[in-house]
Amino acid sequence: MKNSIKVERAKKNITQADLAKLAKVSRQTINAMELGKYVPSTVLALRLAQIFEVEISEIFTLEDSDWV
Amino acid sequence: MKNSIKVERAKKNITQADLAKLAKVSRQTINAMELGKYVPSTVLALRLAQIFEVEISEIFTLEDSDWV
DNA sequence: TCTAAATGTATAATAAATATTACAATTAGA
DNA sequence: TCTAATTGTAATATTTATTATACATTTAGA
Repeated sequence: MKNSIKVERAKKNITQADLAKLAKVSRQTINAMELGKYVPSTVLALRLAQIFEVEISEIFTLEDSDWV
Repeated sequence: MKNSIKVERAKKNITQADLAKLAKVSRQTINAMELGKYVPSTVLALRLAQIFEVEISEIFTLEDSDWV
């Protein structure tokens, strides 16, 4: 799964730490997500979509490998 | 977090077992999700949205308690 | 009503998400 | 260039998602 958190963050011009606070998770969680190190829960994905005011599908997109 | 998986499933007229197979998870995962027993990963949410051909936000919605 | 299918439930095991702390590397601005 | 802010990384611990197996309950159809 890909995500465009870094881009959305750039649009809003906020740091990982800022976003972590807004989303109520640790900064490492944001960092690891941006680096594709793990897949967030749907609750966190919904929170991010709400923060960035976009649809989840604009931030997170499935790849073929996600169906294996 | 609420979800309308049961409703979407009813629209498509498929069983939990059918959906489990389509989404490539166990039936228990589908059942537990429908009963609100846990929150799926974003990959699973995206798969379900793709299966039901709707936006994730049509299936999963945040509640106030998800921000605590 | 009988039966099969569908759904709910329980337990235990494993994998994965998330927090915490801490430090290294990079970047931007004075 | 120095310094502070930002980002990347690592290890460990804890919580939570997911599987597997198995059985009980409910529902729908013959």
